Amino acid sequence: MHPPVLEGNLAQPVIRRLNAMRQLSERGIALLQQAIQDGLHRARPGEDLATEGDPVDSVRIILSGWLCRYKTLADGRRQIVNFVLPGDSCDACVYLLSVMDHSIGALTPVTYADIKRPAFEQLLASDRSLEEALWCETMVNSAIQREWTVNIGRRVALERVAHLLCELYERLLPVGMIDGDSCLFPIMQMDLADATGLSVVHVNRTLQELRGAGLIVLRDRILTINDLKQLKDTALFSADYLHTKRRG
Amino acid sequence: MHPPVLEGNLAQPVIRRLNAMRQLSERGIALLQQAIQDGLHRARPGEDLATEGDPVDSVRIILSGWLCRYKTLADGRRQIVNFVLPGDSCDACVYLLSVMDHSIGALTPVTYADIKRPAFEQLLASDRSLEEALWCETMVNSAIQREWTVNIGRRVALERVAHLLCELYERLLPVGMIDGDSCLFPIMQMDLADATGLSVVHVNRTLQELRGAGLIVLRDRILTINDLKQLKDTALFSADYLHTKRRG
DNA sequence: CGTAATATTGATCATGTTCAACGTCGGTGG
DNA sequence: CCACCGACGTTGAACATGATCAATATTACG
Repeated sequence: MHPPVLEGNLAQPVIRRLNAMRQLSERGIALLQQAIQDGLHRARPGEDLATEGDPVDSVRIILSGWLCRYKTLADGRRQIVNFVLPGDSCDACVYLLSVMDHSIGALTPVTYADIKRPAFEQLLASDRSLEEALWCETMVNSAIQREWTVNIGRRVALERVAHLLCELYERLLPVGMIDGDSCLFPIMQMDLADATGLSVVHVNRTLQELRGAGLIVLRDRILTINDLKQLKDTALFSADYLHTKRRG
Repeated sequence: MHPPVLEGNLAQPVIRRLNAMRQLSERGIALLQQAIQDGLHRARPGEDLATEGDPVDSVRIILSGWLCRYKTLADGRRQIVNFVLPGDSCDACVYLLSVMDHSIGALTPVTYADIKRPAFEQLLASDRSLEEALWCETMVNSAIQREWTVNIGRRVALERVAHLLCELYERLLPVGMIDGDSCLFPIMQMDLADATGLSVVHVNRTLQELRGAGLIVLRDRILTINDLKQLKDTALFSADYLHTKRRG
């Protein structure tokens, strides 16, 4: 009886995340858990799960750890275009675009399920709620991507970093990774820089400004948000784009 | 016999665009043309087809004209997150996210087909090639959105503007809107500014730099690209993210 | 022709970059 | 145990890209 229970726990973030999109059927949950159990993998920090140019032949669902989607320019400049958190999936576009247009790198140790294309298609075909939830997640990712464009294009550094922290907080909340007003925050200032389009030095100074204003504490890989409301105000943050509310 | 012929012409960009994703069946094309004919609308420059916060209950397919997706911050700062060109569709996510997280505004006079949700679902259900092509288009939009994040986050002004011009050129090409090395370019410097995260003044100077280098001519709403290769080099542009090649 | 919108120019300013050094922490091997 | 090493974080100073402000063309259009 132990493997099912263990894997059930592992799949928790995924189920919580998808359930926030669409009420999953019992059957859908069972199928999903089975698929996850059949495809368990691990990755180490710095390892790429996929690289720009790779053919796409499987879907990954993240069970634990943080990753990022990123692109690199010819001269080495890197831009992180999104973070991938537990419960998120990658490459749901598996049977639509045949080649990766970006890379996916692990920022921490990662546990994920790798579901090959045929198994994934079968999964989608066998439960409507699952199919809708997964598509829905893909659409929310697009919405996040749009907001990142706004964030980098029109917010100044302080707003920009604050906004990213707000987003991560709101995304970690529904998958049960926020403890009170704190969460593990396992990424480096370099990653924040590449995610916000700033330099590391300036991210460092911006974080100090947020600390100085009493909005956050960030130490030893733990982020504490002291004043969420004021942080959101600083960031001009509205959570609407995360589409967390289930459709009417 | 005239309406079918007329509408057939109108639907050309859409068919060409979708055909570039998936080979459409005769039946799919016929159904699509019918749906377009049943939902013809027009919009004037400056008019919003949809506004952030609106409920989503129909899909729009653009037949002619340029639009943009944009978001506005509380204090009025605007960021264009994507351009919508003839053949593109909007809100394919219609039955997934219930509320618009961004606005869609017409930059020029626009002709579009408005397909209500039930008709759209029926359309998708009745032809597999059409369904795949439309989803595929949605995924390409996500890829474009990622590239925009990179563009604004990591390219300097000259590269950034050049990149946008390259993208628009490559996107207009398959829908037959490029004539030699020229195309209609009906948008204002203000729009370029809001799309690149720059100020209007700086966009103006950047365009002059591109003109001075002999890369482009932009006058009277007509863009001519004199040296596409060099423009792409300047922009660090690679068309891979547009996924123009059909899957293997 | 007159008016509003758009484009262009110059000058000043500011946000954020770059460079270079130093500090801190955790691990590792002598 | 401690010295060393590498990764990450922090600091200061000089610099640069691009923003802002304000004025002046130019164009579109009624």
